[in-house]
This record gives sequence, C-alpha cells and structure tokens, in this order.
Amino acid sequence: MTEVERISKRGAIRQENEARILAAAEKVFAEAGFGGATMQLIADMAGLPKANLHYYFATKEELYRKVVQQIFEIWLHAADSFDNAPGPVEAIGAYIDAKMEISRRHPFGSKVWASEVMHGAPVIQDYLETTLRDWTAGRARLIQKWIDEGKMAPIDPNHLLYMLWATTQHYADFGHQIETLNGGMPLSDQQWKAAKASVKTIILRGIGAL
Amino acid sequence: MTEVERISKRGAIRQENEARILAAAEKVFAEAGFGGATMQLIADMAGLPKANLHYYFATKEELYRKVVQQIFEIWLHAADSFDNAPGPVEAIGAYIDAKMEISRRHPFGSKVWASEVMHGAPVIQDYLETTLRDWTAGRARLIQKWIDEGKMAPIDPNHLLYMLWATTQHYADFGHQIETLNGGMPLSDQQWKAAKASVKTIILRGIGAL
DNA sequence: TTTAACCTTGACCATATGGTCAGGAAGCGA
DNA sequence: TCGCTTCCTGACCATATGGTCAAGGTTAAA
Repeated sequence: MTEVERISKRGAIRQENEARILAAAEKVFAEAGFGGATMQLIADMAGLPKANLHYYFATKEELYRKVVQQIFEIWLHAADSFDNAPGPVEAIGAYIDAKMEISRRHPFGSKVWASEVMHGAPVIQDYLETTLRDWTAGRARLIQKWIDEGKMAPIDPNHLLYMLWATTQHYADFGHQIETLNGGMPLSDQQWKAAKASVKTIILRGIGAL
Repeated sequence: MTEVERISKRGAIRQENEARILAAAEKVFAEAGFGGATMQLIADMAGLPKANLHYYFATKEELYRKVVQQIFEIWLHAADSFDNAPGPVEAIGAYIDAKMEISRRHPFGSKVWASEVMHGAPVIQDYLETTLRDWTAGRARLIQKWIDEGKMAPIDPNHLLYMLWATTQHYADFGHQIETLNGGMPLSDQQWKAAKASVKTIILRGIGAL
C-alpha cells in the first residue's frame, strides 16, 4: 500500500478514485475513440479492477459523459478573456493564448471533444444548442460592435470564431501530425511560443486590428 | 497487376461493389469511428450481406485502410493549385478554395482522416513520414521564397500551413457544430461562399499578401 | 466492540462482433 | 452445352466486451 493510498482512505476515497478514473478515461477515449475504448483498458490505466469502475460510474456512457462535460467546463473558462477587454487585439489575443495553452495542457480533452462533435454530438447536443449557442451569439455581437466602432475590418463574426477554434484546437487534435512533421519531436517551448505568435499575428492582422 | 485484377476489369461487378462498399464504409467510419463502426452496419448501408464485404475486403482493417488512402489521394490533388502560381495570393487563395470545396463535398473523408490522425495515425503513419513530410517541406520552401521576395510578411511557413489545414478542414470535421450554431440548418450556397471569402480574406491579409 | 455505510473484486453472464466456410448461383469463353 | 472463374450468402464460431453480483474487507461513529 502506498503512502498516497493510505492517506486517501482517511478522506475522500471517492473523490480520489473518480478523479483517477476520469483522467484515465480521458486519455483512453482520446486515443481509441468511444467505440474503441474498453472499460478494461481504462481500469488498467487507472490501476483499478474493472468492477470498481462500475461502482463509481454505472455505465461506459456515463463515464464518457462526465469526461466530455469536464472538458466543456474548461473551454468555457478560457473564454473569460473575451470579456472586460477594451478591444479585439486584447480580447482575441488573450483568447488565442488561452486556447493554445489548453491545446498544450489538455490535448486528450480536446480530442475527445473533437471526436464527440465529429460523431454528431450524441452526448452534448443540448450543450451545443444552449450554452454554446448563447456564448457564440454574445461574442459575435461583441465582435460586430468592434467592427461598427472601426476597431477592426468587417469580418463575419461567426467565421472568425470558427477560425479561432479551428486553429487553436488543431495543435491538440492534430498534434500527432504536427509532431511527425516536426521530425518526430513534440513542439518545444520555443516552438509553442512561435506557434502562438504566428496564429495571433496572422489573425489579428487578418481582421485589420493591428 | 495480378491475374485476378486484370480479369476483373472485364466485368464491372467488382469495381461497382468495391466502390459501393467504400462509400458506405467512409460514411460509417466517419460517423462511428473505427471502433464504433461494424461490418454489419457498413453492409446494410451498402445493401449487401456482411459476408459479401469479406469477399471483397478480407478484414475491417483492410477496408479502413483503403478508405483512408482514398482520402489521402484527394487531398494531395487539392495541392496542385499551389504549383504554377505566380505568388501567394493566387496559390493560397486557390488552395483554400480547393480545400473548402473538399470539406463540402467529402465531409466523411475529412472526418475519417481527422480521426485517424487523432488516434496516432496507426494506419497511415508511413504516409505522414514520407509523402506528407516531403509535400510540406516543399511548400514551406516555396512560401519562404515568397517571403524573401517580399511578396508576403515573414511568417513561419509551417504554422501557416497548419492554419490552412485547420481552418478549411474545420468546416467538415466540425460541420455538425457549425450546423447547430446555424440554427440547425446546413450552410447554404451563400454561406459557403461567405465562409470561403472570410477565410481567404483573413489569411491573405494576415500574411500581408493583400 | 458493535454497527452500518462504504468500498473492493473475482467470477460470471448475455450479447455483439469480426471473421469463416461450404455450397450454390451467375457470368462467360470455347 | 461444358467447364472454369467469379460472385453470393446463410449459418456458424471464437472471442471480446459491457455489465452484474455476491461475498468480503475497511472505516469511523456510537
């Protein structure tokens, strides 16, 4: 028995194990897809017997749903930078930084999200139609305001948002391809910095905000 | 070419059925992922008994591999516009148009590709390391040449290419999300035109080529 | 110590799935 | 028509997987 396990027994065993399982599940779902993932694999990765997973999460679907929801929360948070910014340069610049950082720190989550949406969002369709739709409409209005104020060129706000999502998430979802094209090496700190700078430069100049 | 293949070209049955199966497989793999796809589902969609699929494609993996290869061919073709163009505006503009058109006409293929790469490219890793790496290096050199000639701003060519891939493919891979945010309706002709224009405008201005 | 709630897990089950195969049908040149 | 190849398919099999369960262990408050 390890030190960590002993301590956890005093306190929140459930919390500890659920977090452990969710982390393992996120990775396995990302790497194998929902259909390719197996509870056994997740269990092994979490270091628990399979039956124990079903004690905390009744079904594979329930576990998957929790993983997706967790990611969605993180993504919404990244959007905070959009508010309370004087103009597009600060808002969009910070948003790109935040999303790039998430692609770097949570590549598995990004992939699970991408997979979920690609397959028709069977689990989080309601989120798309409520939370995401509202968020998008709000930011689109904000962008339109900046356009009206002459702070940036007249660009369709929705397509700009799509471009922001696409470019930033690409570094997580297609990370393997990028790594391969980078000689089989993950991007270095320097290269991540360059990536962020490139994306920000092109987009901010592209919308006429620089 | 083997004896079997040559003879089979006489009759169109093989060709016809293989195409039928490949089309069904592309759709099912895109919508369910490799793990979630079943030979039965593909068979039903192709209107053939399951055993017949195995007559033409020995294993699920072989069928999947063919689907992925098919897509890769289409993508390479879209890159032709990059060559024989006087400068970045024509080359990149045409490339964006071509890739957007592929996202519109072959959304399933795009999703299968995305899924394959997201899961670590188990099937087409060799393509990434040879064909794609060479193609990318060549275009990066071309972009660098344009920069040296003052035809565009100094941008890291690789990150520019990633952005081109990300933005164009997003319209296929995240088509469901876009459709949801579009009030549940697929993009109209008008909206696709606006999408292309937005992407081209932002990127071409973003790289200082306009 | 007792007790009740919580946690753990090996063994088991029903089902779904990839793949096989034998036997027969259809196409086609001679 | 004959003979050969190609094509078709229902029935079947071995295996993997999600999920269940009952028995037992652990914890902490009373």
